[in-house]
Amino acid sequence: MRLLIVEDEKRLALSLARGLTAEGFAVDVVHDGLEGLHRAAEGAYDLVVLDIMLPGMNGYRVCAALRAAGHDVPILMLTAKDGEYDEAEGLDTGADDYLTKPFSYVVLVARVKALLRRRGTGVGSSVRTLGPLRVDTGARRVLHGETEVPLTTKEFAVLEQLVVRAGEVVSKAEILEHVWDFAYEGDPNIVEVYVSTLRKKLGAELIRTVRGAGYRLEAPR
Amino acid sequence: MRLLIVEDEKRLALSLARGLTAEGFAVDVVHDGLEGLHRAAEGAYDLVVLDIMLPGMNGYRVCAALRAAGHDVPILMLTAKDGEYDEAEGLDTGADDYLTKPFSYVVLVARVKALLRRRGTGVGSSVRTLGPLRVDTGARRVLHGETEVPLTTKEFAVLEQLVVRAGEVVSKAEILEHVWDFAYEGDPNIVEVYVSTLRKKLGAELIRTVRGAGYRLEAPR
DNA sequence: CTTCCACGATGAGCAGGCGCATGGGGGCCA
DNA sequence: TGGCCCCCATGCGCCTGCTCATCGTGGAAG
Repeated sequence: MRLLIVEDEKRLALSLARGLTAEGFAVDVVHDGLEGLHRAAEGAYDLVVLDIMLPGMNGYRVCAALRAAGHDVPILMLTAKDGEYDEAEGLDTGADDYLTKPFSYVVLVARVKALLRRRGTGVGSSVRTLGPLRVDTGARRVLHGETEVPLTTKEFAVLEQLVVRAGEVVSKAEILEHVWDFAYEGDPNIVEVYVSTLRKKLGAELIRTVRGAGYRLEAPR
Repeated sequence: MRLLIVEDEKRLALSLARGLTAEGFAVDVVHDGLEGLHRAAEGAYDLVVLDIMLPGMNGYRVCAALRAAGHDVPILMLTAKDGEYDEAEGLDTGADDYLTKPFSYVVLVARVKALLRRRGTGVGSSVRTLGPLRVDTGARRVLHGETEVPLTTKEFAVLEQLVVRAGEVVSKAEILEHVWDFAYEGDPNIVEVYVSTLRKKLGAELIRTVRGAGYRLEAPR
């Protein structure tokens, strides 16, 4: 389950991302409205958390532009209380829900889950079966045959990326971008490390290395 | 999936071409605006990456000219940050998206893919069938009949060039430019070497030599 | 028809890089 | 404070990419 957070207050963005990641979501963060629009328009997210006051392009316009372009991704708007912006306006532009700052963290999580549930992309209901593997994205559980395989958060996130694009080659850069922060400037070796542990836990033949290109999760034919 | 990069900074152009090639795109590079216009007008590209500051003819005019001539190829503009040129102007002339220098490489790739996806020319699902051969760009996979043929990155890139222009004669110089770098200064014999290994893996009759001109991938009739 | 030459094909070999495994340190949570 | 997870560093092995040398072959000229 992939979330995009568009929020320029770095501290807030960071804590939201942390919390939601801990909840088992794959979270990307951008700090600029226009950038947010572009990322969301790629269509790879299940939900967008969108602040209104943003540099580059404000949240209303981002939201309106997304809807105009035909994207129906659920949008949860974050509005400041100071009255300059109006909640109704947010809903008019096509947001699905809004939250007034300051809000409690549990409320946010609840709203996010509620929106996802409302969409039928049920939080607990996306189960993919790939050969001997069953991946339950909502419950963050993985079954290999009959036995459950315990995975850490990061391990699961990496696996989720591969599962979502099963059969395609996913580059290490893309995995880094999705699982870690897209602005992550670390050693791509991390990805190799996690792939390694995944193979150890799930069997070596599931994840194929495509040298010079990335990894590919074998889809059963 | 064929891209044209119009960018006069040779170093930047080179690194972009490298990366995008590694992503599985067939990339051409030109360093001059007018030249870029001509190539793009030929209509053989799926997307154009267009710098604004260019010798010969600036990016706005190239873009405008293309649109005026009725071409709707997606255009991704590269703008310098110095403020002399305006982002809005770029979008006004008919560009589909823009990116402000300096940009990270992953962002560029994401935008390129997003644009292509938006156009419906699915990035991950371009499968071409040529007689007994099936080439899947997204999965970086080649099937010869029922069996999968493992190819290295370079082998795949050379094959892709030939596949994209199946039935046509492709010169060695062109293959060099596409698969290697524009300014590659090595032994042209490399191409022969790779054609040789491809023949070994895929069967000798698939790639015909046209003496003095290049190679031609036999298209099924 | 023969001969010669230039272009192309192919195999061997080398160097560098990519991917993998492993161990250790640091931080967060119980 | 202890344990687990995450990240980083290092070393190693194999594969890939490329060069070079040799052999094959097509085509034109005599």
